[in-house]
Amino acid sequence: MATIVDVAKKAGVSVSTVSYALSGVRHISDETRERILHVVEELNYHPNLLARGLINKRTKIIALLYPAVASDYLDDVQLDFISHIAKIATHYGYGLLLFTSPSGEQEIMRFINEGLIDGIILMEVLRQDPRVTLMNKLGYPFSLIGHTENNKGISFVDMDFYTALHLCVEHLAEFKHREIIFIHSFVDFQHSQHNYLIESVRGFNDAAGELGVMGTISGCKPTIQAGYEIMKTLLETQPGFSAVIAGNEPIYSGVTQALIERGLRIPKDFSVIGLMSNLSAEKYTPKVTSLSVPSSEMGRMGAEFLIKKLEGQEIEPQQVILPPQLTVRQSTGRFKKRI
Amino acid sequence: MATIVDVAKKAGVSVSTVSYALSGVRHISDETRERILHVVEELNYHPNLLARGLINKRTKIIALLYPAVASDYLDDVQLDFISHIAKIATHYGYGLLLFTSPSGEQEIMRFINEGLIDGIILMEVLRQDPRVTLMNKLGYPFSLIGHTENNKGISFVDMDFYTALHLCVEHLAEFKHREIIFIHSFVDFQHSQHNYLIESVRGFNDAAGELGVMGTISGCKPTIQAGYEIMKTLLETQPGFSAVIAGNEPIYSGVTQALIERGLRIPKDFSVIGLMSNLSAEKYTPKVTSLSVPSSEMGRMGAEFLIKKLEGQEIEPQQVILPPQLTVRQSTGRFKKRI
DNA sequence: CTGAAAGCGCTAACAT
DNA sequence: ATGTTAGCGCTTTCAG
Repeated sequence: MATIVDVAKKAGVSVSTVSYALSGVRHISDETRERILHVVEELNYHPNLLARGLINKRTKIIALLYPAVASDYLDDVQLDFISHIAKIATHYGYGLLLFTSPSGEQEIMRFINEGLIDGIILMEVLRQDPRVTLMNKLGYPFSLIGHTENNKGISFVDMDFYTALHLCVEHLAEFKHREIIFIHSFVDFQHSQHNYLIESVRGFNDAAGELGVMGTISGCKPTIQAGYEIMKTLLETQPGFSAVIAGNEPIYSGVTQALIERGLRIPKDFSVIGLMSNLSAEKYTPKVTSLSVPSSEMGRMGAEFLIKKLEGQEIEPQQVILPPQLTVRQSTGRFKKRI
Repeated sequence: MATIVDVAKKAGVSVSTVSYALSGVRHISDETRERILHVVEELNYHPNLLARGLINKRTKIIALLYPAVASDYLDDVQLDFISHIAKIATHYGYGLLLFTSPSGEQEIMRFINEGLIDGIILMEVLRQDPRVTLMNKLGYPFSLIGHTENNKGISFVDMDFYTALHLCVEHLAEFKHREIIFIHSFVDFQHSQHNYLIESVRGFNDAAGELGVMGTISGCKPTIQAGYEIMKTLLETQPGFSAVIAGNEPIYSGVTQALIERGLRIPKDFSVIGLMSNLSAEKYTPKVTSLSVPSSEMGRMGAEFLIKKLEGQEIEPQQVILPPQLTVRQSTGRFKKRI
């Protein structure tokens, strides 16, 4: 591993000259610069990022703290965020450090103080998130995918979940469904502080109220099995409903399985909207009418907001709430009375 | 950001004492250690990883170079690798740096020389992989998910794809299918150097030969659309076949869509085996008879092999080829002549 | 236009 | 049992 000293010696100049030749901060005569560059090539020299970081206090590494989900795996949407963030980071010359985060404030403190990370992207943000409070207090650069209750000075991207669920209900109401169930992916809604859940529920309830639809809210673990079981129960206990909004992909899958088991066809007998990625939605037969989080957009923006902040390009916080998009495919149709 | 000097001052000791108290390399009297630890807590001190790394030449960061796939997104299996690797890394106190790799040798050289990364995990390994050759030459720590032609001294995990495809054909042959098509996820099989593809094809062909089954090999891009189109064409041009092995999830999805469009039912009229994760397989209706790469196992091992090497716990290279597992679900059944 | 040297925060060898 | 200090590889003042 060649060092700057090696290069300097071989090129017959001082280390500072090498440094300047590479950074361009100071003017170096064409001749010596050429010579230096040549040696750099020859020795395959790359500046040591640790040494450099120790001085600049910049490492060109950002971290993504992603949720350690209950179900032990990440769902399609979260994975989509991650791969897009990675892509953007790489594109801007940043490394992306991945951390499963049970990360409370302690962990965050550690990351920051260890000096390795220039900034943090946070997912699964809570309404009142202690991590956000902390980073704000410390003035540490970060951006959010999602948002909190008070977002002053914070850069974030999110989707408008209120409108999202509103749209779903509207769509089903147009098809004359009068009894709709929203199965979200949280077992314990009461205590959930996830902004998007709260907004979703609010949108669902408001829309139901406005459109005179009977809306019921339910929730279960984000697994196929859980979706299947809750749907089975609901079919027995609540005979009147004809449409479901499934909170994520596994739940959608479980729901359809319960329906098929009962001999109920989608979309003939039953309508289902899935909250999942467009890609996932296309995989099913029938293709799923889906409310898809624009995960690539959100991943990209989340990363760019942070990076721009780090590069000093944006002083104003960027705040974007993307409009939801309901893509009508084949899993929803006109209401038909259940036999 | 408190430094070791701050701690030393406040505790009334020298910096080395602080360092030793924290590392435990040298014995420090209980009393002073207590005092130091207390100050550490108080100042929220965390050793600067850059400074430390500059000395040890160890950063506790490993990198995963994952493929920049043709289709712009990662499939379920790859994503599974990544999330499990991240989990294991975190578990062992390592950070995982993610890089989309068009990364040729140049890029690899850079990462290594920048001194930031302790070791590398490589995915999508080719039979003769220049990156592997390079890292071997440099003696740089790495592990593979997949393997090359010559694996002397290399740690890797892989699955036995030869047996995998053999099993698939066996299963279909037991159901009396006499004409089987394997649609893999490569457009240009001839020039592919991916070991697992070559092994898969060999296993498929051998099994077909042994069992007296007519086996055809086809390939397309790993997208739903491509799977759909190729299947549609095949159904027209090759009237005799009754079973398909789909190379990955999107292809499976496309294949089923083409079948349904033709009024062909799975598994009654047609059998399909999918190469996809068990999780994905469970999502479909009917549930997919799948040959699933044990991605969690492989991710875990890939990460552990590297980390153990880094910790000096394993001098011998670890080489594991996991046995494939065919899980029979509902997408395969007895042969029935197509009308 | 170029060199010498201080210092980033830490560890470890060399002191006492 | 603890303190002093060189030095990891680099950037950046300070000096010519």
